[in-house]
Amino acid sequence: MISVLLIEDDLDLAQTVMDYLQLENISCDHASNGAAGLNLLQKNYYDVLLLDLNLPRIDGLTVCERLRSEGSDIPILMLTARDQLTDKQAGFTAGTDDYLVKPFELKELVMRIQALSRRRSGQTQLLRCGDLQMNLQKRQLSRADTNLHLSPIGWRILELLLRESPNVVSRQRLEIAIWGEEVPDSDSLKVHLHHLRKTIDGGFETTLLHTYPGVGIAISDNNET
Amino acid sequence: MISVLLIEDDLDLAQTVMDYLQLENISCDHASNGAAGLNLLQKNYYDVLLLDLNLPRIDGLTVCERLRSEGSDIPILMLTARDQLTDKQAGFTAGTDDYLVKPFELKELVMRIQALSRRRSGQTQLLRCGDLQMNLQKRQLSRADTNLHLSPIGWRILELLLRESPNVVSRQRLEIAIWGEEVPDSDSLKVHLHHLRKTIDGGFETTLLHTYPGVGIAISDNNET
DNA sequence: ACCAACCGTTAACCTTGCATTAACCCCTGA
DNA sequence: TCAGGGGTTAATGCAAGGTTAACGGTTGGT
Repeated sequence: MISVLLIEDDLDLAQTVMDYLQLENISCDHASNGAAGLNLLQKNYYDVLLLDLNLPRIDGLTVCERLRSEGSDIPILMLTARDQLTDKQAGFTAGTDDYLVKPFELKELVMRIQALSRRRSGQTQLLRCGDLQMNLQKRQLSRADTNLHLSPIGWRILELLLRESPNVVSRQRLEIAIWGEEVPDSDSLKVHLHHLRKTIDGGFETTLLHTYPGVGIAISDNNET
Repeated sequence: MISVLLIEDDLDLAQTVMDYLQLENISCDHASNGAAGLNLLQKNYYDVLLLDLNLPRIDGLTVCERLRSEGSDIPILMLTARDQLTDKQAGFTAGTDDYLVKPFELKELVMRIQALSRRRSGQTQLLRCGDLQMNLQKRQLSRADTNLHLSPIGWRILELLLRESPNVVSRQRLEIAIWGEEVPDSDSLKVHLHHLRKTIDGGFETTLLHTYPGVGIAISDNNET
């Protein structure tokens, strides 16, 4: 699941964007000015920053520059009004990764967000859910600053679940994804799920792995039941 | 079973991809240039199109644009070489849904194909009635910001009612939809309806689930007899 | 070549959630 | 007044899921 932060003072536009992103399974926080945005950026992790150019108080370019000077490498997607096109180059030099001219297609926004979140720090592809973080390149898994170890099959299960997060995945689909046609005689999937649950949820307060009886499994960081 | 069309002039790569997709139970046709590909697209149905960017004769972007101008909404997964990254934006504006940079992991290709084919077919992911909201992917049900829990059968009943909303559904139709031919001896449908009523209407002011004696059940948010 | 660590599969057992019953209730219309 | 459609509730039994331990194969190190 991708999570983004939108810094935008036009509340109508912000609401529209947030609604649409939610439909596309992208979680979106919102700040209506630069100061509040920087605050949220310090507190939480975001895959991409959507940044309006003309903001009250601290404007977009300043936010951008400050982030870069702090060493942040978060991908920034700048949103500009059409008559501010001259500012674009300034935006890029300040460290922006991409831009969109208002009014833009929401579908296009989603694609760029996906592209940027994938491109982050070159090749590093991260799958995340809450404070759980899976690095596909390094093959490292961590939750809240502690490294976790998974067996190969456990890894494949978790990877599929994370890619589908927060959607539910049926046990049958998991079995096919792992073994293909030749599913083991016994129900060894539940043993693997047990191991998985023990390593990623054992010893932590919130549980990420949820089972929906008669339906399947899902990994997500909110809610219950 | 998912079926895709691969348009790719590198025959080695094409063969590799096709072999792998076959293992994953994805049927894959192949065209080695844009013209042949467009031909196949007109004749057959495909869930997803895998499109190489640099093709002889008609290049990938042109294929893309032509399809969109013809009104096709087939999901397109663009395959690009690393040094063509600048073409990406052009690809997006032409209507691409996703892209992969060569060389790519076959496993990832499969994941994206599955994601795209699902996005297309599963359009009705949110069913609503008043402040009641059912998310089919997440298998989550909420009313006015509170999450609700349903048993599998309860879920199926509600899903059918929501799809038919605000129309009335006869009890017989519900029974057939749930059990098929083998309806339980006793009248267990009414127990399930009772549970359903308790969870979605219990504790709320307005009732959504209405029974029409002798006719059937309906779910709707406006009030009538 | 041997041993140790790891991992996947079994299988047995336990726990829990769920569907089905069945019994009893109320209301309405014949 | 009775019959039937529908509502309410609690008990039962089963199946899905959870837990654990043991076995066998493989790997990698000595």
